[in-house]
Amino acid sequence: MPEDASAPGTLSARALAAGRPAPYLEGLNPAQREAVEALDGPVLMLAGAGTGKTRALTARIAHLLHTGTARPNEILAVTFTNKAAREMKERVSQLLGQTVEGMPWLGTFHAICVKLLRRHAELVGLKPNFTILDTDDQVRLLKQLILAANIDEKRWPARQLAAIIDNWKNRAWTPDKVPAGEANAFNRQGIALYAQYQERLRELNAVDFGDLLLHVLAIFQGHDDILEQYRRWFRYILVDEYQDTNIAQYLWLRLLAGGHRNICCVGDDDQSIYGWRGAEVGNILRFEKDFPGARVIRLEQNYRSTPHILATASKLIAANAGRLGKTLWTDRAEGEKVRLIGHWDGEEEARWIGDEIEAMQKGTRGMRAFGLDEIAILVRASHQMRAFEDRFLTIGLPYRVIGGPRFYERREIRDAMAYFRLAVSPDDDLAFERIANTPKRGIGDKAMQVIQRTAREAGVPLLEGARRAAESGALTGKAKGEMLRLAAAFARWHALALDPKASHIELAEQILDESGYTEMWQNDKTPEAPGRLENLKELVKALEEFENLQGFLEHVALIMDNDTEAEGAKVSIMTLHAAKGLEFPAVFLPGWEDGLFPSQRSMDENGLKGLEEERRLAYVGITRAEELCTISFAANRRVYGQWQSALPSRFIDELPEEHVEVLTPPGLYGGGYGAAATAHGSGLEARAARADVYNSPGWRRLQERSAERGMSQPRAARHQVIDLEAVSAFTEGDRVFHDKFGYGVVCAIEGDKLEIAFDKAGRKKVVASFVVAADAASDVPF
DNA sequence: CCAAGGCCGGTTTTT
DNA sequence: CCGGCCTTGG
Repeated sequence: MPEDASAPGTLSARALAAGRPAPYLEGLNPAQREAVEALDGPVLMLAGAGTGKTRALTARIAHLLHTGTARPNEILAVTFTNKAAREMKERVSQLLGQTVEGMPWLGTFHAICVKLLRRHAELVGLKPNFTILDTDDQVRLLKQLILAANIDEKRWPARQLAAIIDNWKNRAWTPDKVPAGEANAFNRQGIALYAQYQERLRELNAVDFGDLLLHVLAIFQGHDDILEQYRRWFRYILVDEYQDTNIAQYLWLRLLAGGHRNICCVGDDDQSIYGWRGAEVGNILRFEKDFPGARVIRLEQNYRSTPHILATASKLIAANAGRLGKTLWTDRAEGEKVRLIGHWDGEEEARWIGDEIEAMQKGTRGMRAFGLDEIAILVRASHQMRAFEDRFLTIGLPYRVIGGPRFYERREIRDAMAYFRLAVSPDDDLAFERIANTPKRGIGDKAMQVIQRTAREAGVPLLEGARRAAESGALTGKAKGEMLRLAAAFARWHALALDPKASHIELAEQILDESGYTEMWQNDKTPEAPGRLENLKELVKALEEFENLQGFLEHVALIMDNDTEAEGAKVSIMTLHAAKGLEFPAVFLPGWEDGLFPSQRSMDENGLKGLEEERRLAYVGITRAEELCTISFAANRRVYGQWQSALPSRFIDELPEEHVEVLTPPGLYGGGYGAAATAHGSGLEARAARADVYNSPGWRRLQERSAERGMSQPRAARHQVIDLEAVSAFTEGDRVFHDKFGYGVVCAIEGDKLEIAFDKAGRKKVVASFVVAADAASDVPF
């Protein structure tokens, strides 16, 4: 049995069972309480947005423990993200007033599968120390296979093949199980490549993310005794965000819950927005069939949003067919109606939202003042963020983009990690391939082929192959010397990595230094270079939390979190997907145009299903708002350089008029929003479009505001903090660096703003505090 | 082997 | 319009 069996954890179930009061039950509503107390048998907790789902879920765990029904290590609790897992751990500890270190099986599907797979790796032909490939490695591997099979790379781009394979894995299709229907002439090649890929992974003693689940599934399916063991072991199963599970995860859960059926799935079919990556809403819709006699508990009291917001979201989502159905209600005060506004173009939309946010900070339109932290802008696609970033940089409105390229996915971080990996395991060929010529060491295609051949013939890893090829003279010139140097360096680093007395932090710095990697970025003149050096510094700092490099690498393979900086009040900008699970007092939902939202591609590729998922996305967006929700659309938008006009989103038609207030567009660009909308007919969007712009409160307000702005240096006065120090730090001709626009030269100073001619981005006016002197930006990291 | 220019394509994202 | 990737020319 697992070693955890003998490790009881910090909670003593018996002590808890001794009859102390249950603080975690306080303040739960009847439905929540039912969900907490229905411990045995299958339970489906249908938890609408903002209904206290996490609260109920954590209380349920607390209840299992407190009543002594289960010990901490007998509960299997799965989440989708590490963040969710972490939060759940914290909240259970809070509820019970002590740390819950003894919950080894609370984690993401993937983290739990890694644990299981390391125990039984041999059963699927792996060694327990298998490595987990990231997407980058995966693609590189596939590229090699495609090349080796002499297949046209254009017909089979490695990226696309990776996506297809991922998809198959989501559906639990191993190469032999990909159904005939999928195996058209085109895909037959794909299946062959898939099979080769799996073969190659096994040789490399590696798995990709999908494999983590599939291998464990195969073990369960092929070894009744083992499955039986775990069924007995995991006496209670909890699943968060069940609507996001894919087929493989579903099969996995069904196997584990098959015996005792003590499974509690929590989710909301209306918030299923990950269909495109394999999530099956069907899993949640089918729950009662899969588990006959299941108890279905609906959490319908919403604690988050005002009635107007709730009613708007409910009406919208009602247009979807095949829902399980919930009636959300709230006893909150009425509050503001959902606001709707149309704009002439995307830039005006960004400008208006920027102005509105500035006004909201002081309180506007009779509303309370909002802090920047309380405001979020949620977009459909990340490219929409740009307009806002540009605008906010110009007016000096602090913002933060959530969920950009994740820290551990950035190039410099992956490179550095590859160095660390290779130092720890000199046989990590994928890592070697990644860094052999980064920085440039004169290793091109040809030299790499020589290394590959040497290694293959001698049956040694690539790093050792490179050393031999250099020694034997198979490599010449620059490549020869560099490879000898590199191999010697890795021999040194490897010894240090194994030495428990050596500091792994110093080792990391040493590796990045001696390899010339840091230097490579120092010599790089692109605007991103300083940021990359900064990231490397951060990476080294992250090492401090670990005992050694090995531990760190293991952690990072699974955890791709990036909640580093949080200082300062800022407006949040993120995609609707990234916003799931979050809430904000005030939410802006821009870009509600047909084609953009709902996305054309989604509708083309998935028809009605696609449209319904888009609608759920809209539902998720609206329900993020606590007090104020503002939807907007633009008649014209620049797409890939060209101007395109669009109709307001069909979702706008589906909003309930009585809960929506139509604001008047400023219509600065002559004509406001006109022809396009009237074509669409009546309803809200036509009203938003046709409103008499020149005779409306909105127009007057705009006039007032622009008048106010036009006279005297109002811009500066409008900001609470004018960073005079920041301005005075510069004079004309200074070389400066800006986070977004890169390097440039100051050509004028007005108020708190600088006009800068950027090398790449052209002339722009930006607030001085967003700029640093160029030499300060290129500080050496270590 | 590498740097510079042409061409194609271009949602959503976690592990 | 931008960025990645491939081709081309040194």
